[in-house]
Amino acid sequence: MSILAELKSRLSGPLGKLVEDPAELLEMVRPSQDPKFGDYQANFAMPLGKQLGRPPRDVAAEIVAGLDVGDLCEPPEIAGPGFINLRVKDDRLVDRLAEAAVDPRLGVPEVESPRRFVIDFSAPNVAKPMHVGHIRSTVIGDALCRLFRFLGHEVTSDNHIGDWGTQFGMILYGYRNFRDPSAYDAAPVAELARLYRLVRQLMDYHEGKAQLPQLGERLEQREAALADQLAAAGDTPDKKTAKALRKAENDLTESRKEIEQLEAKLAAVEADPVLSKMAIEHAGIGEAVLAETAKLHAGDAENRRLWEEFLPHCLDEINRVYGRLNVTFDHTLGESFYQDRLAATVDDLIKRGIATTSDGAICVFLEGQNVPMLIRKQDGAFLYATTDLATLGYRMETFQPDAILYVVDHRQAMHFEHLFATARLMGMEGVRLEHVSFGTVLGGDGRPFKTRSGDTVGLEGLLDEAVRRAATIVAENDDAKPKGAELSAEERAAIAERVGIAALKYADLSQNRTSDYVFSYDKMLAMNGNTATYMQYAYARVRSIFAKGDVDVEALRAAPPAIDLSTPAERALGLAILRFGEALDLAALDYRPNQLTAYLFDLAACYSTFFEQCPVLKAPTDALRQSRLLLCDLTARVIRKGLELLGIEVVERM
RNA sequence: GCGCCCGUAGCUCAACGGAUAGAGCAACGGACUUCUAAUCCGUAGGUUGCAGGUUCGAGUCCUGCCGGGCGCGCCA
Repeated sequence: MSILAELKSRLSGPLGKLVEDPAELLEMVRPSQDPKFGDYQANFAMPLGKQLGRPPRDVAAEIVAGLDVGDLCEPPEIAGPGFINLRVKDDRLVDRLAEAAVDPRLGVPEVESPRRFVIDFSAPNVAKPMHVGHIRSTVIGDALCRLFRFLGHEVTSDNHIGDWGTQFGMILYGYRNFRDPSAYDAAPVAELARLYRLVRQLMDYHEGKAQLPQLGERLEQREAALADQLAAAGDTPDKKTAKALRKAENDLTESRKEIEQLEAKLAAVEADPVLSKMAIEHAGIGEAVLAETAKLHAGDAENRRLWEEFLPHCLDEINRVYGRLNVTFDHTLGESFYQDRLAATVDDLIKRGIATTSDGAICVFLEGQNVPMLIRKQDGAFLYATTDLATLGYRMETFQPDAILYVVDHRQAMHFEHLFATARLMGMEGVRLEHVSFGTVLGGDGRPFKTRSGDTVGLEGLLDEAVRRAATIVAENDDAKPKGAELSAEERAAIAERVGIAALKYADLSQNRTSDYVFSYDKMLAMNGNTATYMQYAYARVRSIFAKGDVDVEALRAAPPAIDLSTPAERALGLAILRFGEALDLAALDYRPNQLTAYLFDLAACYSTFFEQCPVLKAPTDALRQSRLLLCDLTARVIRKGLELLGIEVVERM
């Protein structure tokens, strides 16, 4: 039991004499914001006083009088309007640290009633390279899997990949028309990626060409609209008019930018003799790609064979990236897996009167929703809502989960509202369905992050850049060591890979997941402040102490020495170590890894202060040296475990 | 037009209805013959978009307004 849980349990006695159900009030026991208010504070006397019609301080006094915490805390203090401030006795901190030292779980208990989770995350389209938009789902989803598993829950992770869509029509078309056989034999993944990009480029060219007149027209309309509005507004427009004017101006700028980018793209193709020849020869590429896709879906033997040939290569490609990110899945059941369940899913919904026909499409109309959820198009094709429903059904049958978490972009919020509402209509009551949404990665202009030419940013390039920057810093730091450089070129490279990828992941995880964030290399790859590097550095410094002092860590852990918390830095560090479990609970509560990063940053900061103020190897007495060594080791273990739960690795030296 | 999300220090962001709203970066001033200075200690920086309301207590909940983002039937 954590200290917090124990305090709640002790407080529930006296609280139970005043109210029937103290559970809600006990939620108001929490860590103090300021050390001068003790380690923990109980805030329930104020609402309780109101409820009982008594002065809150009297209520607090009555609770404190009936409270048996003499063995655990210093005498509780009542402050302000009725806060009860609790300071844990150093003796008890010492006991608990000794317990944590011999516990592989570092004193964090497993949950009493484990739940079964399915976590759906990452879900790239596998026929094309992963891009910046996949980072958040992948990194947050993986962290949640690790966190819930560690807490004792049963977790099934499932990567719902896009392996059945138009992208495969594109590769099929590319393979048929542009394949370089020797390149394909030598490196199929790279060749397929090239084919995808080529077909994409040609399709974009023709689509753009067709779109240009419309865009031009819209630009003219917008110019005219703005001119009209300006004329009508006069010299002193009211607020509403001014707002409309701003919007018109923005629309116009957007139109201009759009056309400019498109023209540049078209010009790039036309300037390239090979590409422009291809573009002319494959004028009908858009329809042809759709036809290839349709043939695949209709069961065409040759397209099916090629799809089966391509898919493993596509999986190799994404798995290579997952390998670098240190992310794994229990299942990778993509769209294709559910194809033969779609028709039955729709039929079932019709039969049960949940879905109806409207304008030739099959729809589920939902209470309080302006638009229905479409599950079959007029032309008979299924939609992603259909696949998601079929997937949900399969997961319920196969995994019987208590909860399914969808770690998906917030822009799909309405889709999930529809999906979950339909699931309830279908009678799926026992499962908790959660859209764990996250904000968009934006560029410096506040728009979704794109390269200067308007393309999405590749994920691998991002990883490479992170590692490149880390390598520079690793080298600089090693060169600057007091006794000269210590690391070989190979060690430096391995450290840079871990440090760089850690920085990238941590930048994402430390952000409140619900807000958009502005991407910047400098920020994402920063190596100081609240970053993975700071934690990795703290860890490496601990390890360095053990190496320098030639300390037998196993022996230290097996027979933990008495810990001395007499200086503020030592006490603060000890308390921080014991709060690991609280941080994990808080992170799990709202699926927010940033609660864990915030904790780890606080822990590492406590350690850095301790490191400055408390000599370990040269401690004044051997007893103190042993005590401090154990604090160091516990810190390192919590940092390593905490980072591990975020999917981030430590390094022994850096 | 309708719906959802957001607005906190110069910048990027934290803050599970609780006390004097916290960090990092940037700025300024200190600390390396001493276990890794990727560090530490300190200074400065705020009408939490605005106006009401609920509450013993509001950045947090409610209403309105201002500003921004996203979404809105046959893409995923």
